[in-house]
Amino acid sequence: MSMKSKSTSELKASIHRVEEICKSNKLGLTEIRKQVFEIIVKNNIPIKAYEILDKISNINNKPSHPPTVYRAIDFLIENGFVHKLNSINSFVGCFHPNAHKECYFLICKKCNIYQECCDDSLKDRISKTAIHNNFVISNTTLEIEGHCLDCSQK
Amino acid sequence: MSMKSKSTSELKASIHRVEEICKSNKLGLTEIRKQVFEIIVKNNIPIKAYEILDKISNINNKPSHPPTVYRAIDFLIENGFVHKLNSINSFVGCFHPNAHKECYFLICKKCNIYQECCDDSLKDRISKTAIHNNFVISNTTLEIEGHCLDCSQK
DNA sequence: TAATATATGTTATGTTATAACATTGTAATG
DNA sequence: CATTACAATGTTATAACATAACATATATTA
Ligand SMILES: [Zn+2]
Ligand SMILES: [Zn+2]
Ligand SMILES: [Zn+2]
Ligand SMILES: [Zn+2]
Repeated sequence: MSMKSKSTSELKASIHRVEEICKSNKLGLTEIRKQVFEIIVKNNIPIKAYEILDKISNINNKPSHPPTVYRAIDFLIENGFVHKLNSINSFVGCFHPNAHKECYFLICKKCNIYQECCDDSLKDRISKTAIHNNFVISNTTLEIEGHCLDCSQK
Repeated sequence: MSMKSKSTSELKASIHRVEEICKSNKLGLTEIRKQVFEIIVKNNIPIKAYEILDKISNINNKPSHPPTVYRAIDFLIENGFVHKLNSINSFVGCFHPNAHKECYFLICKKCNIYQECCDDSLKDRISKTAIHNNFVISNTTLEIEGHCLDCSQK
């Protein structure tokens, strides 16, 4: 199972990708937004908003406040750079080549490691379900909780 | 789209079903648990914990407290009678014949109406994804947010 | 009855998220 | 350049969601 933490080069690439996308789309990747993104992607497990808040406060040597963090998160989610895992109120970076919003997640309840997936056939089936119900999708949450190989063997 | 509210007979049937399952499995369906279940299923849109709290307080003519409601909800979820919609912090009753835990939801962001689905091929694909990643599933959250037919036409 | 387990009551607090308004920075317009 | 408009951030306060901890009550069962 490829539930390992990201390499330094993968992190660099993902940060660089976001910078490029923002530049070409004229999105304001401000200092705080960048800091929040880096904190999220450098964490190898899903991170909570108030953990980000603590880290931001430390980095800048002054207390930050919740709205600062939540606004940055909103920006990052809107642009597909970050996903929220609703089942655990946590955030993860999107490591797929061109940031998007339709990822699925396996989340280990024991060690919190996670795996981002992007299964087209799954996406197709969900689309069909929606069409069949005359439903227009704006956002899909597919989170699979359970235990990873390591944790289920212990 | 069958996103209509439940008929009185459907409600009665779902309450009766829960009573029978509890009786045959020796689960303590206490007064409060029953009240909470009825409040949830009689609401035709997903309901929030503190809304349940208000209703319980009114029914019993005395203030209830959050733990009372959350404990009842926990019981109902554990036994597959109720689902939590993580994307909107709300609860819905399970209207499937034999209460279970693997339902999917279409949720209209505008009018809050919802549709409970149970697509086996979707379930299969999710299982395959899990197996492929050596992952043991304990719980799946699949919530599709968007707009229902009525709301997308307006 | 006494012991045990299950469920509920109660108080307090922890956690997650947003409203509202002030301030600052930046870019376009006259 | 000054003015205006807009985007982003700072700040205070509070709303919304959820649980810890411990006391009390109720039901089983030894
Ligand atoms: Zn992604
Ligand atoms: Zn694990
Ligand atoms: Zn169900
Ligand atoms: Zn609707």
